[in-house]
Amino acid sequence: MARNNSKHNSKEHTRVRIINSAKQLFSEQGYQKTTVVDISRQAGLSEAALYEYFQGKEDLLLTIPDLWVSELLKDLDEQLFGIQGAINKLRKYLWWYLRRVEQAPLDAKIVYLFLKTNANFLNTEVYANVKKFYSCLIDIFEEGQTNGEMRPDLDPRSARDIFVGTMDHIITRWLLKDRSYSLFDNLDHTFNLLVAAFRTEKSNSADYMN
Amino acid sequence: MARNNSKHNSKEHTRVRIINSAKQLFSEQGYQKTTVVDISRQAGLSEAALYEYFQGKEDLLLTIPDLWVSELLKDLDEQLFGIQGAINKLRKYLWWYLRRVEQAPLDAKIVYLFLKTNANFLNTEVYANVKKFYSCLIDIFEEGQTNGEMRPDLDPRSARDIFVGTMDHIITRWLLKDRSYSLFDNLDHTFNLLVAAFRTEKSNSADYMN
DNA sequence: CGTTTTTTCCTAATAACATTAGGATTTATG
DNA sequence: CATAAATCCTAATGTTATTAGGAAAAAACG
Repeated sequence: MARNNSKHNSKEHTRVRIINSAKQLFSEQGYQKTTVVDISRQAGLSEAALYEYFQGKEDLLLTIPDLWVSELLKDLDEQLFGIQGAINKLRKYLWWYLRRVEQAPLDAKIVYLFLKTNANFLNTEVYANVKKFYSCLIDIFEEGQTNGEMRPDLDPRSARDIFVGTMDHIITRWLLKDRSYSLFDNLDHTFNLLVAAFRTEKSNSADYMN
Repeated sequence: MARNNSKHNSKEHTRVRIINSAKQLFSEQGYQKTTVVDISRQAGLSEAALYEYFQGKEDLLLTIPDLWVSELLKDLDEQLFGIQGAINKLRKYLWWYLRRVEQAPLDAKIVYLFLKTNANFLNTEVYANVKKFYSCLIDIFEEGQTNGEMRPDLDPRSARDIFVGTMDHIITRWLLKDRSYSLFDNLDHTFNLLVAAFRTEKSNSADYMN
């Protein structure tokens, strides 16, 4: 067991080193302008050695967001656990996710700016996880309809499009602008607008406490 | 004049041929997997000849959306001319833009999937035009506030984020899914939800005629 | 029309880069 | 210590963007 562990750890350690180098360089210079030599040098290896750990440059690109997104997915349920009401869940979802993006901007940049352009994206494990990630929103909107917080005629898929679209737009701009301001600027107001779209018409905006 | 024209036309014609080849190949195979040989062959030229018309592959990538977006920008004012009311303008904006995307899916694909990843995007003419394109929305929201259609406490920039984000999200998914359904599916409902976020709270949803 | 200049294009380098071959070195195993 | 496995390296190989240098075609001009 001990030998197995140490072996595994050393190999895993190098792998992580390569991933971190790639992550940094990709998000600094972009995917195209980063060379395999750049990555391997920064990881303290020769180019050829890198190919023992990854199939190639593209494999490396796809591995990075894979790790991040699957980790996010694991955390999501925990974060929403115990929160009552659809609107409160929605709020937590938004704040939590933006926080995670803020904490892992390199991963986020790769997902948002480099991944979609990849021809294989739709066949990726990442894509499957992103779908799960978003489908959780559908459940929240359905809950909101059931318990009367949200309009009965609301189409959950439309609502999700609006919510996800807004989120992604805020994040993408922040990344493009080199994170030069806070992701949370004005977020409250934007969230309240969103909620106004989903909420039943009668409830006025004064019931913050609910 | 005549000679000048014919010269210009011939040169311009080849240029257009190259652009169309590149447009098709980029959006079919992606930017990376398309080679300069592919493009020049399809245009009926040698690789080297292509460099008489463009500085290189990247220049070609940036030129395509440049043309499309500046053309859109020219059309925008015409389309909104004479439409009364902010919400009606917003509706026209959405329907018109999605129609243009539907009619020029190759251009749209390049703008939405390949452009943002480019490190130089923010310094591009395209980016400047996209900004104008979106800032028009700010004017519409301010008009809506002034004439009482929209809530007085609405932050136009937040509203724009929601509107643009939703639009971009719908378009991006449609492109990723290879345009296998209609862009206009369910658009009415989604638009009505958006408007509910912006509209003054008292007006109920029955005033479609307004 | 014939000559000169300019435009347009091509074949054949060059250079950068991803990937692979084949073997050396180090580390684990008995 | 000897052997097997792993990790790594130097040196190819192949692909692709870009450039050099000049040919062919078109235009300009006497």
